[in-house]
Amino acid sequence: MGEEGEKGKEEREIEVKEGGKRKEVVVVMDTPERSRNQIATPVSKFEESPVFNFLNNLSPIKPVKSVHITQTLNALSFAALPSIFTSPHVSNLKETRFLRRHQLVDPSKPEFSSDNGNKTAVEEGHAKVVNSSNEQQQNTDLGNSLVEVPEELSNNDCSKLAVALARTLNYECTPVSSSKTSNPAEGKCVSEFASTSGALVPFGQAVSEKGLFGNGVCTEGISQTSQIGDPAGCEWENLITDAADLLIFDSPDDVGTANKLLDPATGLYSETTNDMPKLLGPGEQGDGNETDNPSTQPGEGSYLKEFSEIQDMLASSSLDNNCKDGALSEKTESEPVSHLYRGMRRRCLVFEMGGTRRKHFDENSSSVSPILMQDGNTPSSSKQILPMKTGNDSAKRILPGIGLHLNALATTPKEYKVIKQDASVSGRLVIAPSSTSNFHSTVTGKGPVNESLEMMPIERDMDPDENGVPLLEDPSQASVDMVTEEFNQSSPKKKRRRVEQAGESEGCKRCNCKKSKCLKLYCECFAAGVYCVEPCSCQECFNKPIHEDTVLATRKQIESRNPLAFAPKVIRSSDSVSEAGDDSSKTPASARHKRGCNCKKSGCLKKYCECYQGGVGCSISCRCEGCKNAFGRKDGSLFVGAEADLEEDETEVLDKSTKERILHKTGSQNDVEQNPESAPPATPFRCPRPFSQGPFSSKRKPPRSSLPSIGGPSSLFANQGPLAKTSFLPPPQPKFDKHFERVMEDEEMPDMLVQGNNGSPITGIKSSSPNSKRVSPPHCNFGMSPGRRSSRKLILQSIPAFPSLTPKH
DNA sequence: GAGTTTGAAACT
DNA sequence: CAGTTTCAAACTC
Repeated sequence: MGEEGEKGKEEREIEVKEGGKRKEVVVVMDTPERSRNQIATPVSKFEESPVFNFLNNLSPIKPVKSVHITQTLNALSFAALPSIFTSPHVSNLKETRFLRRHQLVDPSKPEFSSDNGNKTAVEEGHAKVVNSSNEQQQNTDLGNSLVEVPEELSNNDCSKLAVALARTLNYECTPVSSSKTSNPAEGKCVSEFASTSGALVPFGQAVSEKGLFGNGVCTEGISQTSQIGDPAGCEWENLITDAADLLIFDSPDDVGTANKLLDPATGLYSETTNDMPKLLGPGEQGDGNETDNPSTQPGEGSYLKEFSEIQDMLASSSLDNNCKDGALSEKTESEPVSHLYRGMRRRCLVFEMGGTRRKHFDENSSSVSPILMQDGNTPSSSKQILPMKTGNDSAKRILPGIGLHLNALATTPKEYKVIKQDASVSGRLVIAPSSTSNFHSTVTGKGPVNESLEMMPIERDMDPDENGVPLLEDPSQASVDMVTEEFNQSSPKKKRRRVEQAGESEGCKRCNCKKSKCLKLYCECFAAGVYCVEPCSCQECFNKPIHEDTVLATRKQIESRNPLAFAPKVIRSSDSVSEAGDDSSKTPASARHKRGCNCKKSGCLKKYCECYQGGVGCSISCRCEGCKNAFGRKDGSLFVGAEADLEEDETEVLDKSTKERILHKTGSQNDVEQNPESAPPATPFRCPRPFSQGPFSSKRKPPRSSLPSIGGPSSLFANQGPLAKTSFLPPPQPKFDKHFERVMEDEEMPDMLVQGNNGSPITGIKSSSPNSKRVSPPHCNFGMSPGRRSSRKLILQSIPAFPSLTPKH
């Protein structure tokens, strides 16, 4: 604990620095680079920052507070993002941070007193001083920091925000004792803030912690919540309460800070806050706050329950960005719905897939208020996703997908498991890394996959804009289900979902490794780049965040042997594919298995066959005997033929799903075709390994488009039984792929790709896809304009080839 | 749930 | 690169 505490301090310092910067420029937060830079050069900039000046002026103590405040908001975004984005390899540092924090948090969760007590004792003095002398200043400072967000907010809102910030600062800096009276001027707003601040503080803390884990989103979410809350007091409070719950779970320190904050805000709150810190239950806190505060919303009763759930969720797993998002979304939406959203949040969190949440936030926020959009969405999303490569807006957009995503997401079941096991912290880390890793790899471009990286960003961008929400939702939903199940163990339904998802859906799948220690490709989780989670029944599992080093090292080894080992097994063929070979063109499926199958007895009609599992037809590269692959035979029979065959001979073997897939491919040219992925194979597959994208999944990401990795978590796609494997591997990808594809189509990116046929795209694809079996584009003709397909396909293919990149880290 | 089948992954 | 072994998922009962 002591060590952890020290680590936590270090992290705080960093956060503070970052926060300082952030105050200066909110937008900057988005880019990971900046975050990094901030961390590296925090001091000078920080000193320069107006906030820093305020702090200095106020008092030595104040600065700290201000810092904390900023930290909570900013730190989350920054810290989290990098961790998330960075692949497990890349994000090691971050992950470690997360882990540390998680550990801290976990212990603290039960009892905030321990860490907080010490800190609080010392800090309280400071806080008190600051509060008494500098309350106004703090408020002003807070206002400044918040100002960016608050632009839209009214003065009252600003004051509230300031109060909240002050509280947050106080919490961190000062213990409960600090009982400054809230500013009278604030009036109701203040009271609300007090209540909210209580929630906020914890929330912020939680966010910070989360951010540490890998999601910058949390902080963003907090900031967003604060902003949002202003516009709608009730909602805001609810959000706060949620946040508070989250915070409580996450870190004891946070709780302590929360308590402090409450006290400073108002004597009343101080008491309530005290209770809060204990964290008996979100409900309790919420109740206390609500009762005390006039602003309390009527729906709190339900909220309390929800909060409790949320807390559980948080405790079990890191909510990260997702939590924030979820909270926000809930606020925005009606209370009744809140439960559902919460469930979503949970899922998202689990998957990490913060991306999905982000998307939700974006959507919600957009609808709710511009402020949210700005803060929460961009920052959070950007942070999570961006961190890996660059903190670009695109990255922000990507977030949803990521939500992969290590949960993956993406990826998710495993990740979730990990989270739970490790006391949430580790698990969180794992997830984030996984998803992030994938993205990171692609994003960072450390690996060879520059192209893929580029592609990835595009996809990310695409997702957020076009499909971002939907895509995320899908995966998120799956992931959410998973999460909910995990979180809400009590609810049998949820558990069932989990089982189904985990079992059926690839994303949710669990491994059952006994001898491989989950460090070989035998392990689906490992192969997917995801950490094993609770649902896994593996033995002697080393595929856990705790053994991150080992996992990474092993992964590297495997990659060294086969750079594409972690790449998606199924590559969506593009028009360009036709180039590869006539045979490929013959193959019905638009996608091909990377290496081809070697089936001898299954006739490529069972999941034993990776081609079939991936929902793709066999190609020349396949060495299968007696191929009857419904998706396309090695001999070149197309799906249509396959269908006919299926009906005749294979019908029995094929599942309805497969038939449907085939039909879609052949028949539903429009939708399906374009999304070869989404189409029969793609959609179904998506789920499985959203996670795969996770830490290692980077490979997979590349193939499809990096996106999947993040979002991957959602196992929803599991529907497609046969595809499962492919889905698994690419699970994240699939999700992303869908997004990707859709996005591509929508955005016209395809054109680029299509054009690529002549030019780069195709070449890229070829180069990218090692095994590239490309399925001829017969489909192209059917469905949409061939161009789109080709473009998409190309993208995907190119990406797949790259997947290996991530591992290269 | 246990046992069998299957084919990929790993090893030689 | 080919052959063998190991492994875990898929499948069957």
